[in-house]
Amino acid sequence: MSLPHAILTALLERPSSGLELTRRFDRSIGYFWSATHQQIYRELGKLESEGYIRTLPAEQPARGQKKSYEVLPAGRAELARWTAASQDPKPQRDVLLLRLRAAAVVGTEGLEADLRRHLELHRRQLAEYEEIQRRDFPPGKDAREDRLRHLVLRAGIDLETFWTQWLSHALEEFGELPDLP
Amino acid sequence: MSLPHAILTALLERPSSGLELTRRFDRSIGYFWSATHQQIYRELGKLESEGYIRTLPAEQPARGQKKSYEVLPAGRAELARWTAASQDPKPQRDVLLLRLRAAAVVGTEGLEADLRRHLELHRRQLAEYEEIQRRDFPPGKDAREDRLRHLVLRAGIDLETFWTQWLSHALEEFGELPDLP
DNA sequence: GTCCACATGTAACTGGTTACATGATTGG
DNA sequence: CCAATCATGTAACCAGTTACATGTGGAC
Repeated sequence: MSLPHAILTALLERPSSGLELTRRFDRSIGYFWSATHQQIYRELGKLESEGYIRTLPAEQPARGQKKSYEVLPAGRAELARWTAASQDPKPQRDVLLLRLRAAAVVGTEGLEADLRRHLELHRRQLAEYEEIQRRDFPPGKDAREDRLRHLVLRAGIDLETFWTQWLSHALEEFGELPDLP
Repeated sequence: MSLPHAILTALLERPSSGLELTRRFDRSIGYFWSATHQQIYRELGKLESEGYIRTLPAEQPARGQKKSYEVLPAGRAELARWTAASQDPKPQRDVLLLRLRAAAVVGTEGLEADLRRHLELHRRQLAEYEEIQRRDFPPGKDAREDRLRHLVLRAGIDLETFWTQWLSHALEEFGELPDLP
């Protein structure tokens, strides 16, 4: 039950149409909560019928016509409630780790190339985050309310740092590891 | 499409019944791929009908009777294929980071307590992983084929380390942060 | 007037979750 | 023999994914 709240957050930051939201979910918000345009349109419909958001005045008809939404007080209240509510972390699921465990049983044949590819992807993501940090959070600054956003960004940076290091380490092992079974 | 492969891996490590698998998915494998018993039974049925696994001889009828499975050659081949196949990392989804971003808009009221709780959970998980490391991978050892398993465990340890550090850091910020909006 | 990009949407499917049902075995 | 536990399963639901459909407006 997080997509509606991701959308409410995005709309509070700035009222948008479905497609604008989709684009923002491909960048900033999407870095830790991704969504496709189909999900977003579906959810916008639900949020509207529940009275959490409404289309901005200057209402247009349907298809092909841009339609922007803003958050209503009930929507903001719901988001605040959700943010504060206790939630258990949901169980991990990581395909790469699973594949490594499988490789311990059926052999590492062919796995190395994909590890290299993942390493490259994580390096690129890390560079992107660091670029954002340079741009939006220069050393001295960090006004009170930017702190939380910087904190989130740092989580992204640290996670990507972890993956690049771990993958490098894994590839070293592979170098010495004569292909078993 | 990872659950069937998680099950094949588990069954190759040791032939098991559905409930035994469920228990193993609550521990070792479940540390990076969780599954409930309903998922597992459903998937065992599919895997059997596809010819990847079979019930061990000494076949019993259905309900209430234990039924153990082993992997057939076709199953092993499929697992090897899947392990080597290139797969894109799937887009991140992290509720806690999302909540922090929401808090930047609607205020941090009530969030701190849950961050503390998460910190405690991650500390506990980290301790558990470190215990496993002490037990199963004492410094000198690490036979050739244990290396991959140790690598996976270290990913778990490093990830939990990241979370405990990041959460500690976040809580420090909260200390200084007079509740905004 | 036709093509392309923009914009909104529908439908079918897959995988995971929650709630519940039912039989077998064992300890008291 | 009864309750608890072990063990296997069904059904309904929900969220996310993939493929496709349809309308609008501007460039050529």
